[in-house]
Amino acid sequence: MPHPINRGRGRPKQSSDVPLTGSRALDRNSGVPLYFQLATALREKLDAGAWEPGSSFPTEREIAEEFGVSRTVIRRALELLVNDGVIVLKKGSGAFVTPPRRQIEAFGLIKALSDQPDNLTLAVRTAREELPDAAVARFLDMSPQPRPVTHVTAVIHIEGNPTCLLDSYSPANRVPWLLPAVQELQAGAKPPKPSELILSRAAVSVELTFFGRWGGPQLGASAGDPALLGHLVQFGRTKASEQARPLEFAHLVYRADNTQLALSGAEPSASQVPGSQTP
Amino acid sequence: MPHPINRGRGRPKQSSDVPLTGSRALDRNSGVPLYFQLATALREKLDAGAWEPGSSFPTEREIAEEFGVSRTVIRRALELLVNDGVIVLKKGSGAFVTPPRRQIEAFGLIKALSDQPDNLTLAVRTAREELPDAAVARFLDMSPQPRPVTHVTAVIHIEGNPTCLLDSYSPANRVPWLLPAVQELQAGAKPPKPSELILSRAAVSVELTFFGRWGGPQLGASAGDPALLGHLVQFGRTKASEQARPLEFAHLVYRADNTQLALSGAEPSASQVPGSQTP
DNA sequence: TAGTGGTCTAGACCACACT
DNA sequence: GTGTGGTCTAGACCACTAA
Repeated sequence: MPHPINRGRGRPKQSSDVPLTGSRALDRNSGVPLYFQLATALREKLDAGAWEPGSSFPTEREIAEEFGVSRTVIRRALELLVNDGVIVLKKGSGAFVTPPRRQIEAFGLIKALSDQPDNLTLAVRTAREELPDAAVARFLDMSPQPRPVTHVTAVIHIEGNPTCLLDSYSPANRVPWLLPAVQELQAGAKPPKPSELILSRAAVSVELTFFGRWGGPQLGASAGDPALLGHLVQFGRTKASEQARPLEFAHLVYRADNTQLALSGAEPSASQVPGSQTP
Repeated sequence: MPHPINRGRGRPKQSSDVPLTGSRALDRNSGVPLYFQLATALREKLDAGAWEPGSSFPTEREIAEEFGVSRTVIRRALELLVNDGVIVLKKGSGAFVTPPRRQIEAFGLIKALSDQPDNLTLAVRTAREELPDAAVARFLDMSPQPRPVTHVTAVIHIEGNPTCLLDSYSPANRVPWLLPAVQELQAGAKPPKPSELILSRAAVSVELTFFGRWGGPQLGASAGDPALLGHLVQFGRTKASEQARPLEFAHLVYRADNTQLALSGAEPSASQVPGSQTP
């Protein structure tokens, strides 16, 4: 099989489960850090189905006893498993095996308002017109002289779960319907879908960050937790102008532990990309 | 002023200090973890230009002295800065301020061979035909009866830097030129660009993982370091067949600390997005 | 109230990079 | 050598959860 990275998940590995205390001993002289050996060992048992999804995982103190290592080592190992999206830690209760990551498509405010899928809710936090800073203006390909942009911050909920922090900038003259539509949303109404709008490609980039003190709690994470940070430029045109131009620049922040970010304009391909099932 | 933590032991609080750079003191009663306060404080000084790029950053022991915290706290703070891509740690030497993340476009093997940009090198590790497993076959939209795929693993170098681990699967009958071309590469020759090939969109997804013991060193990272894991399906057609079909399914692994992954067909972007820290 | 994960301390030893 | 980051230990107190 391909990379020794990220073995497939949920592989019903064959027999001989060595249930509780029979774990492979860690090798203190191998040069491989104990936390990494431990993460590997736990991952193997987990993939072998040693613990039921949604149910409990061994306690840190239990692992300490079983493997004979300090909690520092254990916490680093668990951190790897958390970042890999296979367990979650709940303060005060314990660790739990997680369902696979949800696959979320990256999109901006305009796309959301244009499609208005049923499972999506926008919790608008701020909406106003302002003058863009240099970077935003450059992304939006705006003329040198300052012209206002519609700046919206919101939390995108999918299936009711807060999923993405959105920070969106759009040239006010190109999408004049945007601010009123968002204000309707804020007021609890459902805005009409914009007519005369043809969206073309969106350019996206992704990188790793960590949540700050504000962002984390918004998505049910903590400050310092890993996050996927996306930048998106949505191109499109109205009937009036024939040229496709940038209509929106958006900042998108997702939890890195439980979301897999999809990035193409189309292509559902009929099947989910299975979480970490890396062929 | 007794601290809530560690009341029993006398911590040598150096009131005469607040050394050198007058850093904001950490607040042990704020409820915000010290490592997070420390990361924020260091990030602020860094953004303010307190340390030159490429040059040295304070030593862990120096930070310990200045802020009066243990190395555990410091290492967690530094880890946040590393994952945010603003510093690198070099074993035995110290910490260094990094240049901005490189923006790398996500692409697969076929695209690489089709474009053959000057700054790109492919170090092929394995190349062979084999039968796909179920997941790969599904992504490639292959017929139920088993037909061979060309399976290539390689390291993509950009500007000479090992940048991406590639694991690529293509239906052999749709891209028959692929295996010979890759074998030419392996032999040190430069294969011709494929003719009769029209690439259309690629579907990509991204998630967070960590490097294994094999993958990390390939890209100059260590086992356990954070990685961006991409799945890509490249669509396209040859002149012969009019329908655009999946030509390749690829696994892409990048270092999460120094790369920003671009995912659309366009958008050079010319500039870094400011303030990668989440609100 | 007992147990959990979250944070923190004050040590220690190592491999590695410098000089 | 000396100093660095990388790892690990054996404690501790906290806030939280659940019985």
